[in-house]
Amino acid sequence: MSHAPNPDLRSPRVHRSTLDAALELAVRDGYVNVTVEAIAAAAQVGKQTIYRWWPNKAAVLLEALNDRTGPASQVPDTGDITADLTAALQGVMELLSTDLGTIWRGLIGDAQRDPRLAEDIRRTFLEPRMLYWEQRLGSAIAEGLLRADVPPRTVVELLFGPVYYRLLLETDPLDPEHAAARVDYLLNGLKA
Amino acid sequence: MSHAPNPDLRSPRVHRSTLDAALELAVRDGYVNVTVEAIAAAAQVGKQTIYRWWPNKAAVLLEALNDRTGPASQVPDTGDITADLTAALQGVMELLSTDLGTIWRGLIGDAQRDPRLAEDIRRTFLEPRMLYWEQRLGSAIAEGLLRADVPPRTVVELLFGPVYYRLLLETDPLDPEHAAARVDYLLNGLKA
Amino acid sequence: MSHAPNPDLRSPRVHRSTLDAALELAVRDGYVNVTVEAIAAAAQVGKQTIYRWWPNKAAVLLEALNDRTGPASQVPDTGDITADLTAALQGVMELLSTDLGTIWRGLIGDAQRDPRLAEDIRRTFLEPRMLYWEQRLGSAIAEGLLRADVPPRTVVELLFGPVYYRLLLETDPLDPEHAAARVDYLLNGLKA
Amino acid sequence: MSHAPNPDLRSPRVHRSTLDAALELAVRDGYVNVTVEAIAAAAQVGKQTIYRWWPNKAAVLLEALNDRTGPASQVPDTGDITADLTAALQGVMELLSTDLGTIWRGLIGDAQRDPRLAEDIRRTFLEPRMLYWEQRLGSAIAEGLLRADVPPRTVVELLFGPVYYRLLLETDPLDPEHAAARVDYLLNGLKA
DNA sequence: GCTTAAGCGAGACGGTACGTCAAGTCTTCAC
DNA sequence: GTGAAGACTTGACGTACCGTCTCGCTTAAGC
Repeated sequence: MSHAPNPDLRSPRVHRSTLDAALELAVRDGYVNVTVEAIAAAAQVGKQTIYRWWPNKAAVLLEALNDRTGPASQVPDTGDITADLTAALQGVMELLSTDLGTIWRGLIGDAQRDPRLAEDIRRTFLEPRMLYWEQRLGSAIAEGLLRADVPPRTVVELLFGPVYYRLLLETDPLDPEHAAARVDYLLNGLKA
Repeated sequence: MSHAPNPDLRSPRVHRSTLDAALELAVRDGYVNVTVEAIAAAAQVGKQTIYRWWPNKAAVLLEALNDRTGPASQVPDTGDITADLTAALQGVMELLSTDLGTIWRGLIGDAQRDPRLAEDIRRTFLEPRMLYWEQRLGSAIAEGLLRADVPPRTVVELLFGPVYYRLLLETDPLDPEHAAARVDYLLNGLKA
Repeated sequence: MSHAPNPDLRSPRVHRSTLDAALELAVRDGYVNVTVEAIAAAAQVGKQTIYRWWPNKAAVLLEALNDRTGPASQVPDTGDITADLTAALQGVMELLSTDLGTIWRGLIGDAQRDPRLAEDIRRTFLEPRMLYWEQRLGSAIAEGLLRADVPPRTVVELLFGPVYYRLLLETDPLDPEHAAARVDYLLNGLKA
Repeated sequence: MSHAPNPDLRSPRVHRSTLDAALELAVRDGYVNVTVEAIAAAAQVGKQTIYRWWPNKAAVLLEALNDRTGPASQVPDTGDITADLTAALQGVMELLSTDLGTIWRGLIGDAQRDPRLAEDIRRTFLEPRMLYWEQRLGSAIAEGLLRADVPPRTVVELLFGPVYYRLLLETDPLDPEHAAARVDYLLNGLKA
């Protein structure tokens, strides 16, 4: 019965204030304690209005996070794949060390029970970033700088997998200062 | 004021049937759809009885999973670190490809909102396994087989991080058949 | 600050199609399930336009009902008060036995929570009809046909009260065929 | 999915405090402004608990009203049908002139949109009272005191119909002081 | 004929209450 | 005192409809 709303008529004020309020609340109270109702109240927005544009609080926060973080690859291509990889790794670790990292944990946590959210996370966040590095790594392989038999996607996973491991399992704190060493291990191998 | 229950008086029947029912329900209905109420009903056990011995459904399932999976390191020490690492990696990937992997995802998901659960996961599951491999890797370093400047824990993360990345973010399906290649990349480096 | 709209500029098309759509929807879906939104959609009219001319759906339906039913006293004055009373009573019962009776129930139901609606119902519907019969009864009293000590208004209530009792409380279905008997009881008394 | 609760295990405290709180709120804020949530809060009771035992606020208030009003026929049988009818009529009018009358209006109003409520009103309130007077009137007829061709139920409607007419349509305030006159009109007829 | 002020269709908006769900606690009874 | 059964409080959920608002559009009146 509920018609799809017309995006052209969407109120920019509502859009903005919802994203802002959601993020602020999540930072202040923690991802778990945020409710759609609280976002609505804080954003001076009707609850139904939020549900008109987002399926749940996770979707709001994902968009808020993407909105805040900006598009993928903030790291310039200097031509030096090692340096750029290090910069990217360090950047991600630093980002995930902030309040936003905590929210990100919550989102990924919720994604374990909500396939649509998981899909949105991949589509709007992970894939663009993975794709960029796959391409960079592909170029490096083409230039003969890296082993040709290693799938770029695997390298990306070796790079970022451990970061998410620490983020989500909290076995150790994230250590942006060791980003360079990690890249070194990866590129040069572990054998003595 | 709820007294701590006396573990000596704990009914083994209740303990067993609760774990079994929880696992069965989680496999059948999915982690999300399991409720303590359903476990209690399926196990022919009072809801309060479950809450007497576990804080929530996640704790029940964590114990059920540990109970089913058995203790860490099912992989024998053959002396060949490369082969053993490969076997371990492949074993984990295979395990996480089953129904249990789905439950495991749910648990880690919930752990993002429940620090106590996160702690229990680390203590009862992750740390024993990480510790075992840290020791094996330490020995390998001592034997001069691996670079001495690489912390064993980092190696463990490089090994299992990507697995959890795929498990939790579902960017690609787990591929136990490529375990050997992954270990190879890691030990031999990616440089051409 | 919403200006009072200018009735001269009111679109007759809107007026008509709103009343018609409202009545049609109420008959089809039942009074309860009619919403202003649905009326607007069915009448091809903006929701705001309805709210410009009526305070709520009840007001629309009250006017629609009055519009359909026509002015009070469809019963000609034959000079025979008993016969005319019977005809009137029977007419009301028959009217209230139709779909319009159901809508009428809904309106009176809503009037219990909306004093303004109650007032409108009295003013536009009940009072004109009561007034007419009070006058007829007054004449009959003046002619010495009826007891002089009985207030005409009380007679009207004795006549129509039981009808509304059945309509609203549904203890029994309306029985237009017994209208004559009812008038008889009333005029001749119940004593043996 | 939701099991029917077991009435034997129903908490008397909850039952009582819910009815009391509902009535108090309805008197204080008016029937319309009562919400299930407010009743729950005022009664120190979970909202879910109210929904476990009653379908909606109307059902709560109906029971509360019945609980307060007590069983049908507070009027003793003196043997004098005229006097007893007068007493009953006056009693009802007085009752409906109080705050409870306002609540009663709200309930009957809601019953216009909720057939189940209407049925409950008839079953728990109206029918017992109507039945009592039908029997009394039946006896009077048997004794030859009243016309034998008038159905007792019709007499009851002639008696109470006008009361509900005034209650629900508010054409005039209830006038308990004229109860005797009304009975007189009815029993003795209106013809001069 | 051009301006302008209204009514109008459409539909997004803030808000209130709804009825539902699961969580975790408390109570009762049987053993 | 353990355990089964289940009623309880709590809090968030997502929905429905209300009545208001904002946006262009059309339409009639007045210059």
